[in-house]
Amino acid sequence: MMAGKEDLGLSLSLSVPQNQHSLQLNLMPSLVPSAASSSLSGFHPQNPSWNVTFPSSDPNSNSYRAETRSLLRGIDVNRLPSTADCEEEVGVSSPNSTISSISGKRSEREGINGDEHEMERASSRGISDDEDGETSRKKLRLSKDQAAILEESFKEHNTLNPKQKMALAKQLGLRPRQVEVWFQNRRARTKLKQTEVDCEFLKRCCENLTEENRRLQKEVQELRALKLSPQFYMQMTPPTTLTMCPSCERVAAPPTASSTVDARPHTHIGPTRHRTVPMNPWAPAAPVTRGPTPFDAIRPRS
DNA sequence: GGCTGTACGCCAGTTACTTCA
DNA sequence: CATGAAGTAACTGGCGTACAG
Repeated sequence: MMAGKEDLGLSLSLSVPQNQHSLQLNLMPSLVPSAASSSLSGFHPQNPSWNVTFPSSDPNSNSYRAETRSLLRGIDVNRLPSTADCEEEVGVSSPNSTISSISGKRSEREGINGDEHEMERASSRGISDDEDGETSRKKLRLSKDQAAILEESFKEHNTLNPKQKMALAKQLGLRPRQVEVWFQNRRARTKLKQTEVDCEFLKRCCENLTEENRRLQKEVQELRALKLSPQFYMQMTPPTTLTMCPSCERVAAPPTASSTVDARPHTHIGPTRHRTVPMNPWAPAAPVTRGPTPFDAIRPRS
């Protein structure tokens, strides 16, 4: 059972556009186990479809969308970025050299592809491959506009089919391989962020469990001390004034009792009305909700 | 229908480069 | 100005899947 949205102190809305799965990660200590498991098991390594709400630039926010739209309006996406544009956007960053990207499996596949070969030649800001020698790997810094468009596209679908990839590459004046790499890196970044969030979440869970364990150990010690003490039985309230419900183990006191035990009318319809609820290890360190024990009435208050 | 080779996409890990404090 | 850290584009190798022969 998921925690309600109003219960979330810090929630991550993880919307997955492709299959419309939605996942929320609650970082509050008061997490129920199912919420924890859903947040952690919902991630599939082969389909890391998380959309993490980042504090700096939330791709899901309206402001971000508006900003991106304005950026989209601001540039002519059908125009190949010129070298001058590159200089303007990225200062003295190096022009895009494609020589070093012709390597490995990818180039084996894409290097011989006709369309993509065209894109290779048409894009890359008119810089020839061998401008910087054969071994250097010059890195292109994508312009803000390009990054914004890629981000917007990623927001819609975090993977691209070949058609989308080609269209986007053409739109941005990049090679399809660059678009593909950008999406791969973007997915990796998203996953990394999510991993960090999950790690933080597990850390909190661990802290809560430690605290709960400490509390229970203390309670056990108190109970043992009381059991060994001969005065324990002397201090016990006579059974005529305190009765315990065998079903829910709650102590019922007469209406006149001024003690802290539950004085409300306590009637059960059937013997199975109450059932034992396991302790929630994901709950906060605060005492779990349960009926008072007989020891609660006699335990010294701290 | 099962097997094999090929193409392709994705991922984790890494490298190389840029930017910034 | 030099430098280290952080960010990120690009590369590499491995794995899974689809498909044709």
